[in-house]
Amino acid sequence: MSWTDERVELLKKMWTEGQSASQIAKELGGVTRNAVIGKVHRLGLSNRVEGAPAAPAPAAAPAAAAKPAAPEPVAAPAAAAPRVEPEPEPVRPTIAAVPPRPAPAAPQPAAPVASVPGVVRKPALVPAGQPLPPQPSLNEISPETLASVREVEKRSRKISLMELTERTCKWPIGDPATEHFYFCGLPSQAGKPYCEAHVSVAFQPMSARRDRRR
DNA sequence: CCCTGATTCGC
DNA sequence: GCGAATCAGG
Repeated sequence: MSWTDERVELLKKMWTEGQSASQIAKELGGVTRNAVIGKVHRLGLSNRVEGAPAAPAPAAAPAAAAKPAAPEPVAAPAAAAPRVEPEPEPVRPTIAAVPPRPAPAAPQPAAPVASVPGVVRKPALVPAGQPLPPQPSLNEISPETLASVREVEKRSRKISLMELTERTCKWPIGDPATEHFYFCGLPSQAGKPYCEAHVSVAFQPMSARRDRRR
């Protein structure tokens, strides 16, 4: 495969969108992420900062210092603006990044045994009152699967946001507003965002849900 | 171990 | 110009 205009254009587009090199390579096909990164650098667009008028210079500044022979031309560029991070994590177009607030089975350190484990709704005070409207309030999880989930969550890897990958369970555990928040992290089912146990509670046949008046 | 981008250097 | 190998890190 070669870098045709089309491919380069797609590369540029995806790169500026914040897609990772490996994702771009996957999309393009026939190239590795190394190839993508190499190309990105050759194109001189390693800088993903868009909104900022940082360094529009196409090819000049960055490739200047190659030989350490000469003393630094200028001590400091002086233009080193406070590195701004526009978007931490681009959301994958295909799958939902975050599950729709599943049953919070948060083992609060202060509350060893709540009446009913999974259904307990902790007062969770989130800073700004998030409306969280798209909430079909899923309860009525069979005691079996519920028990299974609790068991799994004891053995969860408790990974952080950054540790999430395509093959880790992305089920949130705990309250995001507290220190005791992490993701399940167990190996996810092929193609699914969650591990087996959490898949079972996340994807329910929308039948075993009785409409209770509000 | 999974992943990220950066750099080097033979081709 | 290209990209595998390697580096440095989360």
